[in-house]
Amino acid sequence: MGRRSDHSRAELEALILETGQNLMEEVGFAHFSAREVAKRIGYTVGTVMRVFGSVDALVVAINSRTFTMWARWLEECLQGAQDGQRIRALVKGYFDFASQRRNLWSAIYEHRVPDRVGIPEHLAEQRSQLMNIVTHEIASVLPNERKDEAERLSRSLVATVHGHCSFALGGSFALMGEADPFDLAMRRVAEILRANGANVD
Amino acid sequence: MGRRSDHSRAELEALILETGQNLMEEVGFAHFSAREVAKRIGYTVGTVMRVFGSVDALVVAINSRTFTMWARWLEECLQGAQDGQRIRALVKGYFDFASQRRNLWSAIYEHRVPDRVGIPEHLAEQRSQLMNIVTHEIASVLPNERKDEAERLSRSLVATVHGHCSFALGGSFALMGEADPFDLAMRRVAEILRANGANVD
DNA sequence: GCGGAAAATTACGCACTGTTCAATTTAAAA
DNA sequence: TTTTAAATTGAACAGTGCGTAATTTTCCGC
Repeated sequence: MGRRSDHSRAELEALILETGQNLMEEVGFAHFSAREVAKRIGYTVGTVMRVFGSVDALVVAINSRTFTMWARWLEECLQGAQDGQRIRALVKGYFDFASQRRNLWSAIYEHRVPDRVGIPEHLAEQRSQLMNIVTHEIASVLPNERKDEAERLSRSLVATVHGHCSFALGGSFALMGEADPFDLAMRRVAEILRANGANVD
Repeated sequence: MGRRSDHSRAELEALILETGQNLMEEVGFAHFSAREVAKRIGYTVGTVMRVFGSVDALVVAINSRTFTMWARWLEECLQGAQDGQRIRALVKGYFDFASQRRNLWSAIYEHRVPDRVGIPEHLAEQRSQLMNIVTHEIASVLPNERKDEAERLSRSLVATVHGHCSFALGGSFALMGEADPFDLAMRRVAEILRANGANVD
């Protein structure tokens, strides 16, 4: 069992977060539990509650961590992408992350944050990393006179890709007989970008 | 308590479905339960289980019913729409339905259908009504030589609107500082349609 | 009126949940 | 070494849920 000297407060926090994220990926949001996290790190439920205050707060923290993970993933996708294919790499990265970390990805959207919990500033910032990466790429393909629209357009593009990804993983597309959701998403992104004056091939 | 002669099998099925849908709207997917449905119709759990087999099957049926409701809603939106504003009415209808029947709408996407349950043919058909309405409208604004693309394009447009709607109701847009999600969705739809040769204003 | 069949109830078994808190253990300060 | 304060435990609380099987009730045809 966990002893006071085994981990500092910060270590414990990190341990719970990492283990919690692993559990989330394994069992999904619906079967996630603080008790199981505690069991896995060799502590008891009380300790988890003391560190994070509530299960909801823990889930918020885990999901924020997932955003960071996702952002890093996208950055790697961008590094391996040749010029003129960077937007494509981003969309592909979005789809691939969601597919390969299915439960982590859905937990972000399945968890309804109670008002009393909220999202602390430092975690909200983690979540914004992803948008920053996208906005940066979008800005770079927009003409100078429209770069100020990059932020709003990026939100919309991410929502577009999200919608396609959501239908793909949720089975809606399959039910409709759609065989290539990624192709669909990519077409839309290209069309939208062109319509907004971007030069994409 | 429910008596054998109070309701025929079909009546009972309809009663459970309607009451279940009301409950779903009230408490949301996470707090939905077959027991509560039974209590509300004056029967007990066993009866609900006998009629639908499992909670998952009941939820599948409720969600299919929601699709039908949604389709009717869109049809009404279309009736009250003037020419040249029909696509807009559709997008608005999508947003409004989701907003006003929030829990019904999310239940569709929150419920992961277990493999052993599946979606029976007659329910899958109910779900396709909505797409048919959209496809019909999209086809009517596409040039003749591209009408065969209407179906696939419609899927993609619905996914696009869904993504925006999902971000709007889930709070993602609010976190990003987005004030007008519908405007965003509408712009994208118009851009995509134009890019595909549709004549829209 | 009676018997059989279907319907509905009842009462379980079982496996969980988050949250709280008194009691205990532990580490560190005095 | 003793005191002190924090960390940790573990049990209690107050629920929740699904699914099922034995039992009772109801209804219909005879």
